[in-house]
Amino acid sequence: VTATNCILQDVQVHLVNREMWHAFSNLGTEMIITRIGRRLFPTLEISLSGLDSDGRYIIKADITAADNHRYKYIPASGWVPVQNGNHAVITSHNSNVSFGTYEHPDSPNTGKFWMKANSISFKKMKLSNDKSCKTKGCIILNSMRKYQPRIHIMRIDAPNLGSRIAVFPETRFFAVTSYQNVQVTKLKIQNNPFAKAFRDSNSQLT
Amino acid sequence: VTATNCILQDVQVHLVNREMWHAFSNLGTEMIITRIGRRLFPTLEISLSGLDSDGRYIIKADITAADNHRYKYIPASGWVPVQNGNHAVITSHNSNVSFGTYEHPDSPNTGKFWMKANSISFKKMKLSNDKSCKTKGCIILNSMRKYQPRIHIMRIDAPNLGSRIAVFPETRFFAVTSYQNVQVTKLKIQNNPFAKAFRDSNSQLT
DNA sequence: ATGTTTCCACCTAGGTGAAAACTT
DNA sequence: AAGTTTTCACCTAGGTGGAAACAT
Repeated sequence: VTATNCILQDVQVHLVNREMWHAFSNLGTEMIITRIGRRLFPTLEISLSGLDSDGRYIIKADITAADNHRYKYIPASGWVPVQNGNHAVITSHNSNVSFGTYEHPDSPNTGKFWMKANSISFKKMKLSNDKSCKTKGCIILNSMRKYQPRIHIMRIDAPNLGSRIAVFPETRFFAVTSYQNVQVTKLKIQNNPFAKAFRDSNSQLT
Repeated sequence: VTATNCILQDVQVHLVNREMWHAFSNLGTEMIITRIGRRLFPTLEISLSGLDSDGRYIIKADITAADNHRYKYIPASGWVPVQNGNHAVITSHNSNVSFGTYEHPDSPNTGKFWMKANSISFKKMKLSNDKSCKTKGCIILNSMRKYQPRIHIMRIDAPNLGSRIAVFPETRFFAVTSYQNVQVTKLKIQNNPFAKAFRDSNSQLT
């Protein structure tokens, strides 16, 4: 095992639906968390290159704290950290601590399999605020905090072949129990097929 | 590795919905095969015991020929082998040759995981008659032939730990492109939730 | 004649945000 | 006041057998 293998140096991770994420990120992305678990929208969708065709890999997503603040949403100002007197409240939320992991259901699989996919979708991944939530693929978060998803590529066809973590800043989001920014709600309705019922016929996208 | 391990001697495989299969088997079970793939009904549903809690296992289903005949359905007689003059036509269909394998989507997993499940369901497994069918989990069969599903339990946490094959004769079925025996159709409609639209309100089950 | 393919109405299953009720 | 939970109409997504068209 060489140092090169240990970090999977040649592996490239691409965020397929980067433009969609970017549109939400500009507004401050919000994701609903519920007792039974709710999907993310947009979905995490990646593609991979630079894997060893014959190697075996597990692909996972996890979610870390983006910072250690608690936030509130003020319509005129947007998302601002909660202040206690003159300084921001620092909580025990540490970045690099994972709040839960979702293994892609096609894992484990060969490098060839992962690379030939146009899109590796984490659409069944769900978010909850209930610690006792047993829904499959559910990650437990706290409301009114900011989170950062990550993608893990782990080679497993021999011990200690290493892994790689990819972080896309445009996928950061606030966990909420109901939407705060009405612009976010509108963008969800316009783009999520399951929210089609709420689309205003005057402002339909082609 | 002992001889005992090699055949996973203590492993018990139980057909959870045996009664449903039996009801169909009495009539001569038929399964529709289509270009895009069609689920089996009843679904293969098993439970397992006698696994090593800490071992890792792959659970698969596959389908073999039940015999080497071609069949036709005669309403007055039922399913009879096609005759050529006075003797049955013998084809190249050999039992013990698998026509396709469907790996349970939770594979691989621990003995503990598999044993704690009340029902390990192969409901996403599909049957097709189109060799070029790329639908995930699709097994290619020939129409008007008799088939025998099998369950495979393979231990994989070390090389050559062996495997076990379980065969339930009540799960034998005829592959068809449209139902032949109207009694089979009726039993499907009464028991498959997706066929509820065709239930006669006079003969509903409670 | 016999078997196959395509299309369809009618279901199951489950993912949306809205709104009202609830909690603290 | 601020945030959470529940319920709901309205969608997407996809599994049924029937019937008509098609193939050989």
